[in-house]
Amino acid sequence: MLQRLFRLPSWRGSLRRLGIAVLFAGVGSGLWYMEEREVRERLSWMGVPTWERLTPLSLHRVLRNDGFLVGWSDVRVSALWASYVLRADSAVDVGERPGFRRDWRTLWPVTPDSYLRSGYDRGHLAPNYAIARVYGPAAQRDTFLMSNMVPQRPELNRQLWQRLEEVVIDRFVPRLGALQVIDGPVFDADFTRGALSRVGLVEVPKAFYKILVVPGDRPQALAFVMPQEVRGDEPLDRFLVSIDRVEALTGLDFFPNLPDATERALEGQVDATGWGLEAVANLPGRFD
DNA sequence: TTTAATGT
Repeated sequence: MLQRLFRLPSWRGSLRRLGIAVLFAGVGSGLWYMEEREVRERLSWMGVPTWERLTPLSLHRVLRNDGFLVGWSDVRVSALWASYVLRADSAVDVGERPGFRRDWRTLWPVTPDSYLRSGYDRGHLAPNYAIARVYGPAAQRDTFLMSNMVPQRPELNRQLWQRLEEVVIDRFVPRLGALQVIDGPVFDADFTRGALSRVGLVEVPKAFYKILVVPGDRPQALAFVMPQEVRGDEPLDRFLVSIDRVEALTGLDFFPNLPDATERALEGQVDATGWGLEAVANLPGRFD
């Protein structure tokens, strides 16, 4: 019976077609994987953030945008990180701010009015101005996707955080040539309490981190953690931390492809020499 | 050249 079935021409034809389909799927996904890896390497120095311990909270997806990547968590209903490279050799004229837009890839209904009358700003992770300046208008539009927004208190978003963004693109990038930046939210260590603190569906962070790295054989790094509750006029260097501290607060492992010895030296200490931070730590904001 | 965002 089986042998007769096996000899049927239509059955063998189906097998052949299946084989061809599997071959195409294999080659196609292989090409997709290579393309994806190439894009990630271009947009994220030494690997996108990963996790040391696997828990439900560590599940996240990488959303690819023009000029930056976002690590999206369907548990937090929030981005966990945004990663981008800023270079001094590209300077595009920056146009008007485009509108905020829903990102359908998040699946969760996070819309431009999700933060309405909540007391929180829609704060950019990958910044509008710097991304637009380096990557142009299409990338600028992508920074206004709701998947790139976090609920931020106005005093932080419009003052302290804005001052940091301005120093990064106007001072550090011209001074150092190129910077790898990763930033994102810090959530309540108590998961239940955090899960209850939401704007719409989006979990409200307790603080935000920003990591800056000058790529190269002897990389230099600077890391900040800024809480929601600030006045806005504090000196930037008051918020310096080590990358190890950011990893402890977020559970993320940054720059996983770094050789262990380099990673230990880069991430274990706070070393601001060479950045000229003191000179810009107290520059006034534009909107206070 | 101009970097944030809300609310009306």
